[in-house]
Amino acid sequence: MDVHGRDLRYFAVVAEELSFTAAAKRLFVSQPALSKQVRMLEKQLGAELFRRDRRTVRLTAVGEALLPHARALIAAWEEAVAAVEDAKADERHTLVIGMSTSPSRGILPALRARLMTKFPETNPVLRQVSWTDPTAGLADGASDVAFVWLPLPDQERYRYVVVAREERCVALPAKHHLSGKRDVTIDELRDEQFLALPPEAGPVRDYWLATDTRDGREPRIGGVIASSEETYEAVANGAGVALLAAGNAELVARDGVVTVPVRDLAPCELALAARRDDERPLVRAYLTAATQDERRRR
Amino acid sequence: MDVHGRDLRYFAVVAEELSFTAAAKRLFVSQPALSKQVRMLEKQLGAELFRRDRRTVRLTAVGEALLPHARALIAAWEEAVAAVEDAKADERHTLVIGMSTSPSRGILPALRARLMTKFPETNPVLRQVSWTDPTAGLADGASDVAFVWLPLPDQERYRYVVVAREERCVALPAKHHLSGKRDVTIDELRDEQFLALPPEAGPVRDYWLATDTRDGREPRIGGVIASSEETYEAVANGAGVALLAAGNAELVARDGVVTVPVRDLAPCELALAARRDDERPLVRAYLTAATQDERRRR
DNA sequence: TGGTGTGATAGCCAAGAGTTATGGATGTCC
DNA sequence: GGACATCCATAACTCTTGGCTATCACACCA
Repeated sequence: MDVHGRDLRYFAVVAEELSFTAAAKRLFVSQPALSKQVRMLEKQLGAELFRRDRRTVRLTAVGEALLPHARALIAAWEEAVAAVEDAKADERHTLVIGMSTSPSRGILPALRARLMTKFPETNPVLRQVSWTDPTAGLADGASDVAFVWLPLPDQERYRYVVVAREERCVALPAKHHLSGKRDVTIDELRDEQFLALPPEAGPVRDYWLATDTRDGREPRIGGVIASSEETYEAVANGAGVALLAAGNAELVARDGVVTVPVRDLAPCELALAARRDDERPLVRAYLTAATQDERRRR
Repeated sequence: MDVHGRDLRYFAVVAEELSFTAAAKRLFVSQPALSKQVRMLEKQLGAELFRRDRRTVRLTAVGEALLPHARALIAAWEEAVAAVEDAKADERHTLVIGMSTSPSRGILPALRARLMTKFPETNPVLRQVSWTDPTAGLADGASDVAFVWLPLPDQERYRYVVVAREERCVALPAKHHLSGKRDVTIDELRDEQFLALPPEAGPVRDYWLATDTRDGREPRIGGVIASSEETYEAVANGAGVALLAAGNAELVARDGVVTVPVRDLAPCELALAARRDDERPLVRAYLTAATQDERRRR
């Protein structure tokens, strides 16, 4: 039913040379091997392709019919390989940057510029990843690098550069009794319903619930959020309150929702991460760029 | 460098199903075999074609690039097979009828008619073969059946039907001293130069030199002839005389050449022959037709 | 008539492609 | 939450395939 491309190549060359020995030389195989393969092809097709008179070889009508197709197939396969090579090259020049919410803070253009000076061919692609994946696509290979909130699940599998360190706020309904304050303590929020990341977020979910400050008691969960839009809606509707990074406050602080710093929570860290074993030049360069940019900003 | 068509088929089906187990079922192979083959293909191309997340399979960019080519190749091969099948069918319906000189005698149309009633699809092809091949193309497979003069070299390799039995004549220059006679004896020709078939004609050459009537003495050879035209020219130019079948007399009896029966030579036999091991229906039918036609004519 | 070149054949070996059995991870169902 | 099913990967084995070298039989050529 199928053919090996090789057999077609063999056939085409024998058809060209009209000699098994000459063809075998061109193909860098022994003459018996070539004879055998051609015979196999003939057997498979159920027809003679060549007529071998003692001393001469010529194409049969069936061989004549096959030859153009064989050539076309060989050419088509070469095209296919070329297409694959192109795709591989594209892939090498593409850097997929995952993020759950935009790192903003002017960092993306800065890193892009640094990367492009070093690898002008690069095509950096931004990719928005749902909050359900705290690695923003690193884990399943959907992203090459990603802006993530520490801590990461399986953190030893990644290497990262901290690009921002900011205090955490709480998003509250505007009419909440704490909404007017300059800042609050985590203790004041103890009895609130909290909006949580989905369970698969693992330790990151706990982090944004500040479970480590509650001496073992689980917070009350008012809903699950997987994007800034959902967070805004949930808070505005009174489903609960949510912790978030100061830099992301503006994403949810709109009609009916305000954000207030939580004074006694450790600041949170935004990092640019990559898979630890990913040594591709583009990836290394982007992380380096982040390191350098961070140093500059300080 | 080459691919096995099978691998492309495997790849295409997995790409369609986005599941190795489902694809394996459709392809009637075990799932590990399929996995392995796809991996081989990936290794050969130096790129991942699928991304296997624990539970899901999806195409990579490279796979996406390959897929249309793979499909095209599969289709192209199917077309090639179809072309081969067509050619095979053509071949089955084609009967190549070899002959050195036309058997004439009205036999060709008669046999053709008989053949076509039995196999209406048949395409009988007449093929003129040089006299250098006494089997008129049977030996090297260039003909499927052939009109030949007995005896044949390697006669046991063929089966045949005698279609005509006629006396032998001698072609003489018009001004030859025997040219006026009603008939001659072989003895009267003993001292003539004879025109002979080429050496590779083997026993047939001896036959037309009537060597068996010369008690061991070689005839004098005046030239080699491989067609009726050459015979006419050679006789007309006085290069020698030539024996030929009465039915072929008209082919050479023109300006300056006459033919005279040789009274004491056994009549010669024209036969329709085929390779003994050739059992193809068309070949058998043509021989049968010849048998029947011969019976009718008697 | 011996030398050279062609395709076919034989015998051997490594790689290819298939199998079954099994394992680890992930959903699903009761 | 534990039993079960499902998915892809791996391991170990078998048989086939595709390659090699050596050699043969035959045709051409000097």
